[in-house]
Amino acid sequence: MLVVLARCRVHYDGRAKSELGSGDRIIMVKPDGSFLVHQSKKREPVNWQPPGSFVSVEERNGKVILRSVRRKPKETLEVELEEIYLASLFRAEDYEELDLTGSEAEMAEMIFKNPELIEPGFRPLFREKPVGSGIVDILGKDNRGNLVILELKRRKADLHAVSQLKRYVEALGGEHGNVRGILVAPGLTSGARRLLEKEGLEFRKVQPPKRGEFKRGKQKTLF
Amino acid sequence: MLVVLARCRVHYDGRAKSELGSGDRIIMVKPDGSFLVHQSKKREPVNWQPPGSFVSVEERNGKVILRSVRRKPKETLEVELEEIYLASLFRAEDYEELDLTGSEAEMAEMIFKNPELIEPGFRPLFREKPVGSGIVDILGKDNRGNLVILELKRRKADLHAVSQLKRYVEALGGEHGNVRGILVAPGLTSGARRLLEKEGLEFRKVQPPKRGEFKRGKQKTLF
DNA sequence: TGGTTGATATCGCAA
DNA sequence: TTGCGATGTCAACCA
Repeated sequence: MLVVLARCRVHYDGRAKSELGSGDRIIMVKPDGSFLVHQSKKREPVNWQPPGSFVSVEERNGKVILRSVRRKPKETLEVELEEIYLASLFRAEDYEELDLTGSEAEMAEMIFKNPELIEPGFRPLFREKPVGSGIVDILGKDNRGNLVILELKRRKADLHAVSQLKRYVEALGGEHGNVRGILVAPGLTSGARRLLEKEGLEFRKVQPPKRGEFKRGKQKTLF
Repeated sequence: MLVVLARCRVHYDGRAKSELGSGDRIIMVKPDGSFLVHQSKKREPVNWQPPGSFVSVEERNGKVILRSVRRKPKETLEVELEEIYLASLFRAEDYEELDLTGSEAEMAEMIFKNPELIEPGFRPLFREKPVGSGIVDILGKDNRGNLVILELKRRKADLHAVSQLKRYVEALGGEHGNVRGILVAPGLTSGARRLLEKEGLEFRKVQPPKRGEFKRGKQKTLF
């Protein structure tokens, strides 16, 4: 990994196009081709290149230029180094991967193990089930035999989430009889609630579970 | 800005929760509170804290710990430094902002200046117009007086984009007469095309314009 | 490779 | 602060 602290200018052209005038930034080049230029604010790099890009060093008019090119889509990033304060090559040894909990995938596992979190008699049948237009999170049946579509969100659900659920319900509703759609999330935005009710869809309040923690309140521990 | 190259462990708890075992990483702490931990792969940090977080340094069991706390949502990130290879404090002077072109906003400007890019007689009336559920990109009328909703995408439009457009059309369709929905984008995914046709919505192929470049083909320069 | 969707998404804007 | 939508979103997963 290469880390450079420098005053520089940055030029990008590809899916979009950008220019960044002279200033002090941190430049990071990773062995997988990832290329990051960070200003002193925000979590996001001001310019970047994703993994798989190819980096090279040139000299133009006495200035060192870091150039990164990506094929498909064709994108070019050029960093014109004006003054280098520090450059460090770092042979990073790292065999560990992030272990994360509290994802939507874990919400789905929890519901398959405890279907009564949705309602008594709910039976989950499919996970990530492709339907006419899109992929349903969980497809199951209720105790009356109606098809039930669950759309899970690990955080407060918004209008997009309701549209998504509605799209799945309409994709299945044409072929089958009555199809229920249930949005499963820790909460709803005001607009999502309005649209959900207008469309005759339902909501179940469920928090994404975190491994190694106890749950409180209505949502009991799994087992 | 602080840059540290170190072998470390990382612990995060907040909206989700994660653990990362010992390995070499690059740690970056920005003056606005942004906190990044990068492994040697991918564009994304493996762990992070967004701007507005508060960083502190502690010592625990003879180990230095970088700790960043965020209020609302309550989130904590701890980096346990096991071996520090390099630590650098960088007083970055930077008064420049990114100048980017080729955005959806510029697509909208282009359409307001050249409405015939959509069709002869199209008249754009509102930009970012709130409707019952959501905000329409461009609301206008065609030469027969029908309401027309444009949903713009700077890249290939997907199912999500069609759902969004459909949501707006249905929000206005209830109150007004015939309402047309047009997806304006450089392309469509296969599924998006299927759904668009099924729903009786329309498509216009338009590329987002880049300032300082000439256009080719059907889409003429604006000048 | 294209399609689809999740994400500790982040970020900007408006009410 | 909440809601809403764009992003050069990125990244994972599947057909």
